[in-house]
Amino acid sequence: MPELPEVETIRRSLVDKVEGRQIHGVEILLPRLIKWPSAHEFQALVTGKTIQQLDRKGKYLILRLEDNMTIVIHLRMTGRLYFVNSGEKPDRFTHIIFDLGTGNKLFYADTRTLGTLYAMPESELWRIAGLASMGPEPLSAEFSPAYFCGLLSARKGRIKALLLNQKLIGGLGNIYVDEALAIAGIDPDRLAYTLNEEETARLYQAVNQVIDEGINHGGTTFRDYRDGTGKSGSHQNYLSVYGRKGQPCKRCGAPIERKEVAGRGTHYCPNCQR
DNA sequence: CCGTCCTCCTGGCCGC
DNA sequence: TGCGGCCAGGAGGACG
Repeated sequence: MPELPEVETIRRSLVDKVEGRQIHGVEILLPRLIKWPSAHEFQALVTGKTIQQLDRKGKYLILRLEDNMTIVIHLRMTGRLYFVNSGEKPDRFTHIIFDLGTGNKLFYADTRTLGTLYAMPESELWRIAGLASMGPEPLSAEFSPAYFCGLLSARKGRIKALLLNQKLIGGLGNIYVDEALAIAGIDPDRLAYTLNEEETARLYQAVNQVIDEGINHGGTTFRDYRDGTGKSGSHQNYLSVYGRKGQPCKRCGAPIERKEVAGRGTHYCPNCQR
């Protein structure tokens, strides 16, 4: 599941390969993945344009083309964007193919087909609500201790739901939320406003730490995730709780448990997280 | 306004 | 060995 560290790793692995390249054509094998405008209009808007910059905001990839055109991609659960050399054949999960010329292509593949793609002028990016209303990202100046503290005191919901809410904090998903709560020693079921000053400071630090480490390890490869060159990440080797149900807590040895919090499968140490 | 639940989608895994 | 059923979860919409 690509979260901020995975999407950032994909961006870094592709930036030198796509910036300055022209989109010679687009093959759309599964039109319903194009959320705006129609698949036909998408092709017309981007064909012939040069990719000037590859950006990321939260879990969104943003390809900035000439003439202020943009392609926005959200990988959701199983989306993959990768660069291929001439001769590489698309498999049955490859749904969109960008032809970059001289045999190079950019494949968008997606087993569960939940990913979304958009093309529009930069001035119309407000149409993508999830992008326009996204909260500040961990590690950014905007994501300050004061901002985080203000979020927690104002909310009645569970801390896990708050951390997953992209309008409040951009880029966290289920894996990094469980990890941050484990590092901070906080039960995911806690109501946000009940965290005291010291717990809030620990959680703030932990959120930034897991995102920083996730990026440094090239993301977490559980099943589908690969970077833009097909390489796996390594952060799965450093996880405290996610996917470790029944295995001993690395801090206290108690078995990691799994429960449902805020409608999500949630991994935690019942001994260390209170 | 806010929080909770449902929906989309398919491969992989579990149990009989 | 085959197959039904359930699970994975990001985000948007319905609903209270």
